[in-house]
Amino acid sequence: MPALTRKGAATRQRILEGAAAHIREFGVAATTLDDVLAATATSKSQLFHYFPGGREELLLAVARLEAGRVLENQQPALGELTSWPAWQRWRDTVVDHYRSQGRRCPLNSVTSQLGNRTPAAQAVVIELVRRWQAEIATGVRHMQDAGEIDPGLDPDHAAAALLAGIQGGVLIQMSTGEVTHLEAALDMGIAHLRGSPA
Amino acid sequence: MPALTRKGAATRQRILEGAAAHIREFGVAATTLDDVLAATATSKSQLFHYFPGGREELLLAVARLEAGRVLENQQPALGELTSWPAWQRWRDTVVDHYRSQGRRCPLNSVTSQLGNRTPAAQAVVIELVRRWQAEIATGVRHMQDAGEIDPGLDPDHAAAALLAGIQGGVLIQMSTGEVTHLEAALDMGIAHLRGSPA
DNA sequence: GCTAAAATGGACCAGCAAGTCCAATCTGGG
DNA sequence: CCCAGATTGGACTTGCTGGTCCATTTTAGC
Repeated sequence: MPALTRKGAATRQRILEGAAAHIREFGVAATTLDDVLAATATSKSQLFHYFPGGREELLLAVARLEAGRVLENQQPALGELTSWPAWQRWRDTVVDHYRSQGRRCPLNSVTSQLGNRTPAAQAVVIELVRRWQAEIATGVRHMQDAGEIDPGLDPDHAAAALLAGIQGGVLIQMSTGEVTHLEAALDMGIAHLRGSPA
Repeated sequence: MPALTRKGAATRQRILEGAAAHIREFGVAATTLDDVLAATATSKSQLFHYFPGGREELLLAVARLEAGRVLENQQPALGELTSWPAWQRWRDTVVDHYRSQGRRCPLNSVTSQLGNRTPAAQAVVIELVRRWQAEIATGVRHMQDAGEIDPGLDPDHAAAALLAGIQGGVLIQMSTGEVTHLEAALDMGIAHLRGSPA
């Protein structure tokens, strides 16, 4: 990829965000390069100029973009899990976010398409899982320090379980349109943490 | 669809199972009708004869087939959650199954492709979730009757949470290849049930 | 303002995969 | 044995989509 001028960077960004938006609305399979071009008022040569790897590279860039947004959308609640009310706020943040997002999970959509084939796409998911889990685990440790959670409980293990519940809740929501499973998973996870005080 | 002779039914079945097998191994996106034909020694006219709706109808049939297998694979453990050791056996069954299956989840693969567009595909998932959750909830009620779980706990709510954890654990496994999240979710879920005896 | 590099437009290409069609061959009931 | 309907083979069509190419215009440093 050649050096970018200001204009070039803007175009690249426009293509990237346009692609992400289209994928959010119609899904990966129903998003062709021509769709993206039409939606962003760009030409094919531009797309391949900024994403020499073509569709695959663009999709990967979208995956990275969306992965970054996942944790952003939970902040600041996720970063300050230092009291039970704070945990509850986080819980509500997550539920509200996915409820408003409807049955679209752009990240899962993208990764499940190219995800488990391309190592690069795998890495995006793995990194997201790692960071997400780490944030939750930090929250658990805070509560342990505050004597609110049994110090014998493994924070990473608990965070892994909670994260799995969230993922599954969102996955089920994608099919059913209901957030009940997501709520149940979060509520049970937090209840379990609360139920084992020192 | 015309009436089926014995031979016709066999051919239809061969196509269906061949398609399912190919999808299991290579994923939906990498499965073309020609692949299925080659793998099953059939011709295009046969495929469209038995699946007039073409690819979409075939995929839906595969989804139904795979959905049916999901619960089968957990039996008999899932049907007899009447003691803590039995719950543990079920937990191990699930983990072993998905571990051996590697990072392939044919059902999620299929449904995430046509799933949230086609109502029919949605229905398959919804029905599976409903039955799966019902089986778990029945297990919870058994334990409540035995005085092993707080009767104040809502069986359906708990089952929903547990199911979400499983789904998420499998989803994460698909990307990472690790079953740790699945194990964590099951362990935490069961621990929570055990932690609230009457 | 000059020039090299970047940015852009859009025609064109190639291949693939879904779906159609018709002719030929079986099957099974009467 | 006959025949209507089921089954089968496989060539052909068609549309789409990712990707290539080159000519033209714009940008930005000197």
